[in-house]
Amino acid sequence: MPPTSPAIEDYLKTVYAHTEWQPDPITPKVLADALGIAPSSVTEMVKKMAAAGLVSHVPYGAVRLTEAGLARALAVVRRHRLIETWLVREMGYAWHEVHDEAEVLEHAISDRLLEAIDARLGRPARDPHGDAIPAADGTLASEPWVLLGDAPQGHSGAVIRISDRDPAVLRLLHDLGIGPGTVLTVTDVSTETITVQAQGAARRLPAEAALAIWVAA
Amino acid sequence: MPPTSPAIEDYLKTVYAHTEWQPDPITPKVLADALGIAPSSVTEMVKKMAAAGLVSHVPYGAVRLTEAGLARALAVVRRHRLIETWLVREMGYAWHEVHDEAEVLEHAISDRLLEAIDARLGRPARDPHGDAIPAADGTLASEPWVLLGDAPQGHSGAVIRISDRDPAVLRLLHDLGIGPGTVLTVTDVSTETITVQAQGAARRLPAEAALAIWVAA
DNA sequence: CCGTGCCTTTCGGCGTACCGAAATATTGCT
DNA sequence: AGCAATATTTCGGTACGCCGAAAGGCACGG
Repeated sequence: MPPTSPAIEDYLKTVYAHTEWQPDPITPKVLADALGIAPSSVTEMVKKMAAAGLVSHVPYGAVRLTEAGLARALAVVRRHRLIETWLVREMGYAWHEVHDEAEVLEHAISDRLLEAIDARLGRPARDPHGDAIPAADGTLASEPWVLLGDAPQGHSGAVIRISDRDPAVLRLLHDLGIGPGTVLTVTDVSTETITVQAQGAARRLPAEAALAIWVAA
Repeated sequence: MPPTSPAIEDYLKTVYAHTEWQPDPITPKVLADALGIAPSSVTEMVKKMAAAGLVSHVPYGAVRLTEAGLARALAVVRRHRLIETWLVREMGYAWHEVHDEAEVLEHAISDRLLEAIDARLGRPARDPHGDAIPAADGTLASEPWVLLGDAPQGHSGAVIRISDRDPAVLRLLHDLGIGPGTVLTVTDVSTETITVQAQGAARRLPAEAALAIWVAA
């Protein structure tokens, strides 16, 4: 019976989310910024979580999920994304409205209710933004992908996923009609922007946007 | 902007619930027992709530909701009962399974989501047990009623509401096919039991059950 | 190779909400 | 009225999760 709490779940989720977009492990500072809390609080909590076997951490080093921590993190992410999907599909929320609500509900919903929601939604593999929803056993939908920002000229593939980190990027892509499923072809790459062919039109995207998009490899 | 917290909401809800079945105000001891916490904790919290203007309380006296406290309590009760109704009507819960889930969710759901649930359910006036659901403006469905235990011989009326305090009573009534809407006629009253005519059959109910049922006056 | 600046940790402290033990008030009974 | 049982409050203490200030470590540029 490993110990847990809403606060610990938030740490786990944040550490995990970092690994989804970033290859190197998260540092305490980045973790503190992402959670909106003071670095000293992170030191303390990370120590507690390391003692509980959820993360590994050496002083002045980065924070990594252990196997147990990863399992927990996936469970939290599953909750979060299922709730978001449910809010959008059944409760009339727009995508950008769901985050705060899910943030709270993910700590409040029982396994029983989560299962009922999952069943109602038909056990979706991805949420409305293309983020993979871990299954109850921790397995994840995964297709080969590349960051649009890393794709070579000529590369073509459907959008799999869009980061919801930056609302401005979200709005831009929404306005351009680019969402999960949209097929993009990279026509030109420069330092600042990347140009793609999308639904017959050429679109110039800033680097921030290109780094927020996964396309099929 | 009066201060609040899940703990305070639980106190408010419990004080309010007491007044629904009991004419005299709740004492700290009863409050402590209902909340499952130590009396000393109640003293402390009640003092805080009195300072916040949510309850009135003189040392060694009972606890009463102020107008502000009542408004808050009704809001919490509204959340709780709407969530219970939703769990039963849409999420496949049986009545006796909803309480714990609602207990947690009532502190987690936003006004926005509550409104969506209320709308989906068609703005119900009572939950599956007949408990009145306060409207968003604090108004309550109310029909004249008497406790079955107080009803005179010959009294007849539909069951409006059944207390969910005692699961044994709940089960008994369920087994007898008595629920909200069932028309009862009191045929005999004694100290220990009350006999009613329900759907053509005579039923003898223990006093605990008779005190858990509201019937139309 | 050393110092400056950023990162991380340590330390003392705070607010919330709870507890048990002990002191005090109230109430009911004779 | 007096006393015992019960209710309530006071008091010191705990766990959690956060903070800011200050101390300590680290890494890069000159």
